[in-house]
Amino acid sequence: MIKMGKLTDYGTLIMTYLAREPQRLHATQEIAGAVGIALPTVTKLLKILTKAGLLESQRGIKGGYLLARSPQSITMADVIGALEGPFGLTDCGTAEKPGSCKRETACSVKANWQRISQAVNDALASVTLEEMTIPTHPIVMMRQGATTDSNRGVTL
Amino acid sequence: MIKMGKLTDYGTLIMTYLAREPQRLHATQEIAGAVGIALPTVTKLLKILTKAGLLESQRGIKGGYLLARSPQSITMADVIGALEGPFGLTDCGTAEKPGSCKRETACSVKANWQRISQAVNDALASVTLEEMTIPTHPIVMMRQGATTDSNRGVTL
DNA sequence: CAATATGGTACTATAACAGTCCACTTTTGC
DNA sequence: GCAAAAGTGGACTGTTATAGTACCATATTG
Repeated sequence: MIKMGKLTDYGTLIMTYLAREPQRLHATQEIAGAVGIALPTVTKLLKILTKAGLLESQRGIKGGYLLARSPQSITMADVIGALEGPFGLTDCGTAEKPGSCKRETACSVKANWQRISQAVNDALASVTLEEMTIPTHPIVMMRQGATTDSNRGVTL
Repeated sequence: MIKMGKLTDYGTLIMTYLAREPQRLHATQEIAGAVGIALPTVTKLLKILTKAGLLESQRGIKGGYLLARSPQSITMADVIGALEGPFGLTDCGTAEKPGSCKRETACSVKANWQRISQAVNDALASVTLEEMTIPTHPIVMMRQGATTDSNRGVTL
């Protein structure tokens, strides 16, 4: 299946937790207890997120982590990008392999894939951490293409 | 990274190739040669796609494969679903694990994830095989949410 | 300087994936 | 009928990615 790794899922939990009190410093132990994930795993994730620039850290005995930016300005694309690398559905989109795309048939497909990947990426980029802290909220996606029904609303 | 398996990528190539001549019967060897993928791999994929109901097969010496439905009625979500199983970004969305969601914090996140997954799924379902055969075509996604800019058009 | 927290790195077991192969069944045509 | 060609089903293996953990270094507080 197309799915994120568990670590990414954990990462979103952590980020969302931190987004509830963006100004306070949170120690790793506190976070681990709050989200219910083993401490070594939380430690690992916090390091990655910090290195990606999404978190800022304070070392020393009173240290901890907090969001580097406001919850409104951090998106799901940021979090996923930090934990899973650049988003791209196909190998073709991320790294060019001249040998694999032999036919012109494949190339039209490739171009469309890149567009689809872009759409997914934009969808993820349109959801902020702040929104993740709110239980539910409506999102509507509309698409106007060359297909039969010109406008199609999808409640998200 | 979040990416599809190679087999899924190959699968879309095959399906797109078949969509160019939906009425004709295509032998495995012909398909393998056309898309430039090794024959055993193509064989495997065709089996899976047939079992999923996306293709119909004709056995015997003049046998082959063709689309079970029209290219307009087969979407990327169908193809990906057949090759990668049901789409779901998180484990939480696909299978309930009561133990992992301990806090109410996690539950709000979970609900939002399901919505995001739904959005991605809908995005994939809105692209048909027929469209994949066309080199490029415009898709516009618009989102009206609780964020700063109310309407945001993303050219896809 | 001692206690506590983050920083960086390396390691291992597990699982998923890609790719291949073989034995079987069905259809066509001689 | 029988042989050739094409799909059907299942199993098997090497490779790769992931999850989870452990260890030691560094920084800060009091």
